[in-house]
Amino acid sequence: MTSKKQNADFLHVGEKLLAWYRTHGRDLPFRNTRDPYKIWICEIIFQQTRISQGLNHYNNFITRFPDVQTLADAESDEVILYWKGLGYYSRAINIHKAAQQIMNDYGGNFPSAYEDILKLRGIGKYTAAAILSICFGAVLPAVDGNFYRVLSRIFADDFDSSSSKAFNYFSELALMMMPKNEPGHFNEAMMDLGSEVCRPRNPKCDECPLQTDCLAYNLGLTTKFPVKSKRTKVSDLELTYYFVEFAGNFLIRQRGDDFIWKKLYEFPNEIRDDFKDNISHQKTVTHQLTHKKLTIHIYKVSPDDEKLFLEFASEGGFTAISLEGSHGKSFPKPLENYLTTI
DNA sequence: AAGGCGGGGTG
DNA sequence: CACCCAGCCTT
Repeated sequence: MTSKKQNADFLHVGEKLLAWYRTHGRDLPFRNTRDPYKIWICEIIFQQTRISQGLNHYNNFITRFPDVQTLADAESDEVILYWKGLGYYSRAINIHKAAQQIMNDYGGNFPSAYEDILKLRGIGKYTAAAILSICFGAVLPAVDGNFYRVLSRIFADDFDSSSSKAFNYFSELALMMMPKNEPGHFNEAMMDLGSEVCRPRNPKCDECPLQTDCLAYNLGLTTKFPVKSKRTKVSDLELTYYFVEFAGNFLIRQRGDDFIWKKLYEFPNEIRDDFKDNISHQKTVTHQLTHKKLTIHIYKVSPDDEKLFLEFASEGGFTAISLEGSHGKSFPKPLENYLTTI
C-alpha cells in the first residue's frame, strides 16, 4: 500500500458515494428487493452484460421462473430459450443446475453461508459477495469491473486489473471505503457510478460526486486507468451448415456443452453425397464475435425423396421440425437470421 | 496463470 | 476495427 492511500480518507469517500446513490441511483426492477433468488438471477444475467442489453431478459425470466422450485423443475431447453441472445450460454446451463442444487442440498432455501453459496454452479467470488451483501447485509465488497475502474482512477493506481490478484487487491481498497452498515447499497452505488458516470470512455467527471477525491482526474489522467495488460485475441472460425428441407420441415440438432453456443441448436454441417445435386442456394456470410471472426457457408438443400430425408435425419441424430416448431428452440444469433431469409 | 466463452454497443 | 461490459470455469 502506498503512502497516498494511507493518507486518503477512505470512509469519507465511501459515505459521499452512498449519499450520491440515494439521489442518483438507478431505478431497476431488482432494486428494492432482498430476495436472494432475484438478486442471484440478476447477477448472473448481468455478468459481462450491460443493463440495457439484459433488462428484458431479466423481467421475462423472473416472470416465467419466479422461484427456485419453478426453475429447478423446468426443462433445460426452456431455460436456454429464455437466455437466447444473451450469450455465454453456460450461464443458463449452470443457473439451472444450481437451482437443482438448492432444491437437493438446501431444501429449496437459498443458502446464506459464503462457502455454500460459492459451491453453486456459476457463482464465483463476485456473485457470492453481491448476494450476501445485498440480501444478508454481509460486509463484503462485490468487486467487479466497475470497482477496478473507479478505484484505479480515484487512486491513479496502475495495478493490473487483468491480473489474477486484482480481485483481492481492489477488495482491500473497497473494504476500507465501504460504510459497514450499508454494504449492499455501497456495492450498488459503485456499480451505478461506474456505469453511469465513471464510464470506461468519456467519463462524466463534471457529474462525479468523487471528483475532488479522484487522483486521476486531478492529474488529467482518467483515460490511463484502469491498466489492463491482456489484449483480446480474435481467431478465425469457418463453419458450414446445410439447411436441409423437405415438405416445410428442416433438420436441426442440439450442440454439445463444449466449444461455442453450448446446448443451442444448429443445422447439419455435412450432407450425404447424393443430396449434393439438390442444393439450390448457397451463400457465405461473415459475423464478428468478440473473440472470433466467423465465416459461415450455408447451403439450402431440398431432397426429393422423403425416405432419404428421414434416413439422413435418423443417422445423424437430427430432428425434422417446422419453422413454427423451431420457435421453442434457441439458435445462435447468426443462424437465427437464416431461418427467415434462406 | 492463462485461455475460452456471445452478443450488443461505442469510438 | 478494437475494446468494453454486474465473471466463471477449465486446464
